[in-house]
Amino acid sequence: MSKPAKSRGSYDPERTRQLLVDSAIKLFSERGFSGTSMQDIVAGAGVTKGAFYHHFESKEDVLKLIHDQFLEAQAQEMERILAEFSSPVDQLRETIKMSVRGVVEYREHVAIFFQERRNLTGERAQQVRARRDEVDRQIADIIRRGQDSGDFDSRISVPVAVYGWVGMSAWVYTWFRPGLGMTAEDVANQLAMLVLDGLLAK
Amino acid sequence: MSKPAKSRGSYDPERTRQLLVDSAIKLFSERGFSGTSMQDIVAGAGVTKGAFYHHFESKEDVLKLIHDQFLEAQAQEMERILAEFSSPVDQLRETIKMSVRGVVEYREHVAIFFQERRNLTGERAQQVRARRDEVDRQIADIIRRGQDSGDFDSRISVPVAVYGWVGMSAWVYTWFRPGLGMTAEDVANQLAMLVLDGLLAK
Amino acid sequence: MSKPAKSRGSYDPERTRQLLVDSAIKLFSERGFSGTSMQDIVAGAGVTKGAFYHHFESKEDVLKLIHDQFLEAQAQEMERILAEFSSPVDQLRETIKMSVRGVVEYREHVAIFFQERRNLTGERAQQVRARRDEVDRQIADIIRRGQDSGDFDSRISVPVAVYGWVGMSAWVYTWFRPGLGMTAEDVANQLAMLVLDGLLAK
Amino acid sequence: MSKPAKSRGSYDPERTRQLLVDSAIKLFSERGFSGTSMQDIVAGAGVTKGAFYHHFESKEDVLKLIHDQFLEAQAQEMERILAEFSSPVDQLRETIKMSVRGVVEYREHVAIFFQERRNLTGERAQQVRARRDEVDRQIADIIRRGQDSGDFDSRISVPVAVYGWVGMSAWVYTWFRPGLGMTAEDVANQLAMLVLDGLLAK
DNA sequence: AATGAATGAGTATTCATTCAT
DNA sequence: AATGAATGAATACTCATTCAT
Repeated sequence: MSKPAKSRGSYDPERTRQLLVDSAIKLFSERGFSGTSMQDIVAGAGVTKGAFYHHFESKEDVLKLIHDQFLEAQAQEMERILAEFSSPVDQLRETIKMSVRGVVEYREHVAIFFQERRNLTGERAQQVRARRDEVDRQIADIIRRGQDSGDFDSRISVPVAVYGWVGMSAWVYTWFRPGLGMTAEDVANQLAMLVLDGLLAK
Repeated sequence: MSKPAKSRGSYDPERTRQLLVDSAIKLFSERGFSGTSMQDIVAGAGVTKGAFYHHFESKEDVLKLIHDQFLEAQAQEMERILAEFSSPVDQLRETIKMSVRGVVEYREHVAIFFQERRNLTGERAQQVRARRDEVDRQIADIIRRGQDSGDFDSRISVPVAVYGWVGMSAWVYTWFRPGLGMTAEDVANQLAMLVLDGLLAK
Repeated sequence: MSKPAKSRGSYDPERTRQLLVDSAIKLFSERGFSGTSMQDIVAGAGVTKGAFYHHFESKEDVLKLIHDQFLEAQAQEMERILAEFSSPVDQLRETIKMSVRGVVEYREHVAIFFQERRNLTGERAQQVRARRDEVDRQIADIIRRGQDSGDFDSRISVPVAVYGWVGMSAWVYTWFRPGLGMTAEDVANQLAMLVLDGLLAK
Repeated sequence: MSKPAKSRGSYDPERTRQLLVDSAIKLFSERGFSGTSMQDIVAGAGVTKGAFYHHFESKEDVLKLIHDQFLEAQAQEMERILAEFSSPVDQLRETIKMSVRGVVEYREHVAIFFQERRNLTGERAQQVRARRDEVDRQIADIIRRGQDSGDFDSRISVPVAVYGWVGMSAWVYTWFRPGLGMTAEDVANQLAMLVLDGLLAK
């Protein structure tokens, strides 16, 4: 609506930009950041190097953009969960669903996020780290409130619970693929059960 | 007797070899495999490129060797646990301790194992994958036996339990450092509690 | 019109390309393919390695190109001779002239062709071999027709005559330089006499 | 006879030396001098680099030795021919036989001689060039005497005749293999006929 | 006589990026 | 907005040779 179907020649900068980002996402997730050359990226988008550098500052610049896309989506989800649910138990259960759903919808972003973060340097690295820490902090808050309310077992220290939960969630991208007999819903429910009720039979 | 404890200087191949492996371990864990150049490795060891290629086939060759060292240590631990403990509950608890202890003793190996595996290609990749799958299979066996004996909750499917546990364990290397107020023992116990008893207060 | 005779300076890709090929021809003929480094080639052309790899796939790629230039010229000459002359005697005489003239005009190409062919591998080698065999086949045809017509002595088998002639012609590049008292014309005539009339006095 | 079967341990220096030369001959003729690494040579001989440098000064040193072996054999043959035959016609015919036979018996030496000469430098190159020129000079003498005696056609200049003959002879190594339907004797006779009687029917 | 470790200079090729057009 | 030519530094790896043993 805001972008009317403007008349144009063969140029469509927005499309070129998107083609480049898509190509980078695909390749970074498959071969890693270092394993992907600029040549690969522009060939995948069907344009030339000059076009890339017209739209982006550097290779790292696109990597940062991909991180931002993922972090933005994650932050919005988190926002929504905290607004929509009030009990710590429900909130934690929802974040697990969010993670598994994230893996399904953003598989490539997630893989890049967990494996290529190290290739961000300087200010870009700091920004990403800050946003990621923010998520950890939000999880920690949920757990803390749960312990305060008596819902969660206080013998488990907050950091261990957070990192245990995060590790479990992050790991999903390494093994879960939709369409192999388990739905994302199933996986999320079982993981929630595991971390909330424990593996021991009652 | 035949091998006198000769120490010094420029003619001690075993030492050269070790210096090179140590340098590679340090650098791979800090900057990643792709981010480390051969020049970096040999400079770190204080020898020349020629010396490196006298002892190893390629950069990837050392990466494989590092993986093997870690996998070997892990396999032995696993062996020991299965021999020493008989109940699934104890066995699972021990594997968690093993993981945390592994992170303490082999931090760099672990980081390399979880982040640089993708740089192994061909037969080397296959071998490592096979040994890693073997560990997953052993965990799965423990859980299955625990469910059969009624110790473990059967509502959680074996793969989800395995991957949940593995993710939690693997993730430890991203955050745990000894000497920051928690001992490895503490961390292991709390993680065991989390996954066995669950986070919910009883 | 669309391609103005722009001449100068640093933005003339066709010129860069030619400078590189010329440099390679000079160096390959002087020091051989293996004895010439990429550094030598680009230094001789006054450009950088990057520029080379922008225009060519590999060192071997240029070697192939040089072979093709020579083979193309040779094929055209052969075509012309077969069209212009009809008697086998005249045709053979003309091919000798062609060879000597070829040595004068393409001395470096010829030297490269006869000494560096082995450095072509795979498909490139096959293509060159095929084109060279084609020339041998054309010579063989001339001789066969000469024997059939009774012009040539049938006691000499076709392959021996062909290889004898080819060897004699190829060898010229190892010793003949214009401007040392003999013209290319002289040399060609005497070689023709040698192979047609024989060395024995009549 | 002069070398009695001396008692020895596992060392047999003369044998080691020969294994190295044989390995070099095989490899130089197959892959060229530059294309053969020291590693290839010593592996082919089943010894180590140290052993090589115990027996030879350098890679080029062995190349020179191979040239000397071939040139020595050629010089002896030439000596024999000049002593045994007196007429220029017979002598020239014999040298053709010698060349073809040389290709059969010394194929690898011949290939190395014609293709790897350029890799000899300095004094070594000079020595080889001198001995090769000597052979050319002997051929030139034969032809000159033949022209003086009226046996050979004087319209063909001596250098052209020499180089024509040499080219024809040298080329044999590129195509002739025994056991493909023609004997060395056949080939020599036909080449002699070609260069002496000429290709034209009488 | 021979080994095997080590050197240091050299190899072809690829890289992310810049810039004239 | 986009092309394609060019840079210059870096890449993993190989070389012939030397030398302590």
